Amino acid sequence: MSELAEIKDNFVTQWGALGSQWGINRTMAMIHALLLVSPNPLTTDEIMAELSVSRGNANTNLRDLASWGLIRQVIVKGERKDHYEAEKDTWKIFCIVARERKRRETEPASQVLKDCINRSKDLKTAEAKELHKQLTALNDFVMLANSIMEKVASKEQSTLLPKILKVLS
Amino acid sequence: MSELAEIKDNFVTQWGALGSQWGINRTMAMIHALLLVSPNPLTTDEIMAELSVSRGNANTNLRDLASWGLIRQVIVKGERKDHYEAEKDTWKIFCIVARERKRRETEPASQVLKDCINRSKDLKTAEAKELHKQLTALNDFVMLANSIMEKVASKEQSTLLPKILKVLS
DNA sequence: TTTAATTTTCAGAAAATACTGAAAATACGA
DNA sequence: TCGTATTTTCAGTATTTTCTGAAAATTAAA
Repeated sequence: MSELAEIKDNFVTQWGALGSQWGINRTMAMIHALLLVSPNPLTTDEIMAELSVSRGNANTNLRDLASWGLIRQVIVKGERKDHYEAEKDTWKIFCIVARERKRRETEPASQVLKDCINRSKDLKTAEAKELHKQLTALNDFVMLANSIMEKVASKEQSTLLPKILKVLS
Repeated sequence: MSELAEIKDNFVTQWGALGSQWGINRTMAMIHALLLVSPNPLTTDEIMAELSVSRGNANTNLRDLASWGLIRQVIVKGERKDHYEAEKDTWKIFCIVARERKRRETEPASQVLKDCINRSKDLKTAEAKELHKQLTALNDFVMLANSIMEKVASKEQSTLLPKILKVLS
């Protein structure tokens, strides 16, 4: 194996291990890493061979990655099999991940909070009022953080982050 | 069960279910939720009874929550058992979670990237240079996001977020 | 000390999650 | 249309994660 191939392989493997921490499964993280460092689109069979995973596993995770928008199908002339390539623009990757996290993490949390806030708003005891206050504070915060993420992730340009850093110092 | 108790119970249960999405286990999320809405500190036994979990499970997750800084032990005069209470300040909770995520998610990612960047920096082929470029772009971004989070989460005051929101509009 | 209350640990059980492999479905060229 | 290549699905299996319960360790009162 060439030095280059070894480095890539190492990257794919380690990225896969990190995936668990990120709440996405190992195979999904590895496929994403593999396509990120592949100079050309790959077929399901190539991915299966490279990562030693089954067809079912590869197929499922390719569709998931595509549904996130982190990879896309491309047509290769004269070939019948589907080929996949990764979105390589760092800023776009960030926006996709940010939106997905918002959708899967903060929005459901806010939903739960709102529901409890609503149900407690007419209760009169001191303890109920305290609960209402605590949950409202939490939810206001979650929603604020949410709207910041939404705005950041909707920008076309990545020049935004350096500006924010500047505001902070 | 009183209306208030029902609302709390609902909150604890749903928050526990959300925990999975957040990459923390159900019991840990439930204990945190329970202490968040409890007007007074609770003992391990009270938590076990309230959530129907074993002593081992309760103990392990209480220690984990304490090591994050999301809850703390408090002494109740005349009582021998440990009592626990949650940090209720929303901004502090946010800072803790942000730091923990940085530590567990972005820092290891950056480590992997740096390692591969280093190993590829002296290779001369076009493909190797492309790889080096791609990984560097990713890492620069991760580190930038990291330093923003670090700065945000190190502020004492929560008045920062509204300011950021203003900059964005 | 001794004894009893409390906390911690950890082996094994249970539950949740991920993966395989092959059958079914679909797409496409002849 | 038919036959073949390709993709998708999913029941069963393997792996990982979480939880239990009881024994071991610790703490503190008597």
